[in-house]
Amino acid sequence: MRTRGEVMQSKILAVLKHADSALSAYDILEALRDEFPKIAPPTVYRGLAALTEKGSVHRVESLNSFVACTNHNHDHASIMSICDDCGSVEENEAPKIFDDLSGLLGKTGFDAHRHVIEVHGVCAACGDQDNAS
Amino acid sequence: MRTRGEVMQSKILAVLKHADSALSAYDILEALRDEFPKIAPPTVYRGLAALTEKGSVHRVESLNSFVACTNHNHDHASIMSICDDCGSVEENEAPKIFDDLSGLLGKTGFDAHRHVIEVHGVCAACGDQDNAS
DNA sequence: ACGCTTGCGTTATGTTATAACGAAATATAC
DNA sequence: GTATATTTCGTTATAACATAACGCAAGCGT
Repeated sequence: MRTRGEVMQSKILAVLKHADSALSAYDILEALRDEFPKIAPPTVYRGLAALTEKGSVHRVESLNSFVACTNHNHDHASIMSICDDCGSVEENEAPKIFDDLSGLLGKTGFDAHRHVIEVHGVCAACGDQDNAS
Repeated sequence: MRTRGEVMQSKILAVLKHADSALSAYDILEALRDEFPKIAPPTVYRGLAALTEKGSVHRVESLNSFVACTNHNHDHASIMSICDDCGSVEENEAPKIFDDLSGLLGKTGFDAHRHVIEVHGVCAACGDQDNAS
């Protein structure tokens, strides 16, 4: 039982890859409605869960939405920088910060499993635009 | 018009302070239902918005819920360590990590406004318990 | 006192997410 | 190769989280 859900997963991933911002599960649902008129939320959420597990999609917790992973190495945690102006989400790597964090919390006896680092602000493009005006 | 909403805000804050984990807005709603039988979601959300603005409450993005600030200085961003076992949420300060983050993103032209750092894992108490068993 | 401004409570609804179940597809036993 | 077990999927329904909009009431200025 290998390939049944994978069709839907690749469709979902394709939708996310073509988007230029994070999409909610219901945005994805809408996007797939043309091709799958009877698609329902659990189908999308199941696909997203599988993709997230693999690391090819990340959930953006502070937006309740999802982005395609833009790294070649999917086996990593990321820092998400989220432009509150244009909605773009960039993925940044910074292993050192994750290590610092785990170390810091380790001192208090906390065993870190999953890091959520999301930074809201204004991206370079939007910042330039503001300066120009 | 000074004191009308503040009563509700202090009630909400009291509920959060007595909780030993993060509460959703609807948990708070339930807790206040005894005293205010007709209370509705917007009342709670408005109170939470005001308290969050002041810094006396923090939203935990990855849990869609809220905790009372445990720091004396409310004017700061925090690192939340969230125990997936018992649900406890600890607030940790680490200005250096925020600086590192802002610096790192600044290099890409990103202007950081708000940091969300939430670490899921297992707290000291729950870790000890697991070892003991 | 009268009207102006502000923000609150309420109703209604929008958005995000999942439980539960039956049907279909694949695998396993014999 | 058929019967049975197992997994996964679509579907229905509903739960959980959040806010728009409006009217009323409280405080304020005159």
